[in-house]
Amino acid sequence: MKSEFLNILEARGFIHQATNLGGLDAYLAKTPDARAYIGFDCTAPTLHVGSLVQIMMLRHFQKCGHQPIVLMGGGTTRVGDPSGKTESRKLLSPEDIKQNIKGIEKNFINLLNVSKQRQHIYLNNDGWLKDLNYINFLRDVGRHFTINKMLTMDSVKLRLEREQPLTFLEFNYMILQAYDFVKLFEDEGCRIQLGGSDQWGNIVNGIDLGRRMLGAELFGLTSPLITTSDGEKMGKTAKGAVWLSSDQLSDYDYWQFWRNAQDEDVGRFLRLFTDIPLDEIAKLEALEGQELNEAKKVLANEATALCRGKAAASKAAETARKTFEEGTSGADLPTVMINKSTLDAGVSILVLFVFAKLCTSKKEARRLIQQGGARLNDGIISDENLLVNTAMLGPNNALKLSAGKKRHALVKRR
RNA sequence: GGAGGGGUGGCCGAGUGGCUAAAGGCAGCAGACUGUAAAUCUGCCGGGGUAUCCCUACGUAGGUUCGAAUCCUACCCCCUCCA
Repeated sequence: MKSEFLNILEARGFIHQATNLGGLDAYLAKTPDARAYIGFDCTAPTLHVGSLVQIMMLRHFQKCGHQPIVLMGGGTTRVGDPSGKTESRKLLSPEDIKQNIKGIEKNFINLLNVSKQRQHIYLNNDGWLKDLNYINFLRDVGRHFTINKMLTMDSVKLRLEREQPLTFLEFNYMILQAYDFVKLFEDEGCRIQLGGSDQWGNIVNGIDLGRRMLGAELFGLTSPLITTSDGEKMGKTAKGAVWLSSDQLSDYDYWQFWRNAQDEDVGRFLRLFTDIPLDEIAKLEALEGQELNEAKKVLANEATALCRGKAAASKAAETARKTFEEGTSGADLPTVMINKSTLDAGVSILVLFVFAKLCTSKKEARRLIQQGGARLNDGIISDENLLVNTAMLGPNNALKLSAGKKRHALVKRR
């Protein structure tokens, strides 16, 4: 292949399916300012690592000199993507969607260069969807879709097979998404849509529509669904999704997510989620046994730096080093503040564990202590009736609470 | 419209009057072993409490009973078959 972008994607394992890969290659090779977009659902105030694969594609695209477009599905989110869902989703209010878009835009600050031409990077399909004239739309766009074909789409078929209701509202989703592609081609000259493998059908619809309406040649390319080596969908941990935003998940926890990758995933993740050159990755993933931990640290550092910034990454790394290797406590550990007077009076250790969010109930804290997994300033707690007071403050005037080997928190006085 | 089956803890799924905070599995948490991995083994796994004590819980609302997830009545929802 001639295109730098496609070569990178290929080598790093981003390509799942593509329409007319040869044509795309030729187009990219001769079009330095080519544009590509990915649509994002606005159902949550931040994206999670499940979307990171796609975002990394945009990142590579931009680094190759092309121009990425982040399409906020402000309009389509009002309809709701039926893909894969057994049930319809609750409808979000326009205000919620607006808030979500604000949050999601922030996800890209470190991952893409958003400083220049910001207005061209972020687009929102609500802009053109909200004022569509129904009759005109049906005549211009609707006539290119046959119900026969729409019924064969996975997103529709699955619902019908399970005899789950599919509303007419949702049924229209694919048409709107197809229209987005055509609209972006017309307005922005964007011929390429990227996305996750679950978006294949929607992407192909857009390409077909472009050809039928305008005789345009559009391209689509999807990334594989990333699962962890034990078959889990990527990005779900015990505590919930791994959010890209530091408002939802601390830098330290984000770093820990990558640090705790399974052995089998390290090489693949390094290729997908960092910019490290491939020959270096080859060396890292060749490490064996305990040494592989070094590769995991590199993964955590790089992945965190990309999403949260270099400073956040090194701070998290330093805290992890202190906590796990030195056995002290790092400043970046999750921290909760307690009133000075409250602490002076003495607080039940059980309450403190709940307060620090290491346990969800006092009962759970009690259990933790009974099983020997609870520590205060690195000393095992054996008395579940322990009253903690100011005299027990450890280094840095903080109480270090630990639940097991991996979960730590600091309690400080306010 | 007719006939039948079902709604149980985060999920799956037993349980048909007291021994049921409810078998078993999955997920989760802790311990052991390790490498902040995986696998394995052990313990825990609704909440409050020092307590063999209390509260909440088996679709919803009532009722029968000393006692109900289990029986009765009504209602809501889901599924299968027939027309």
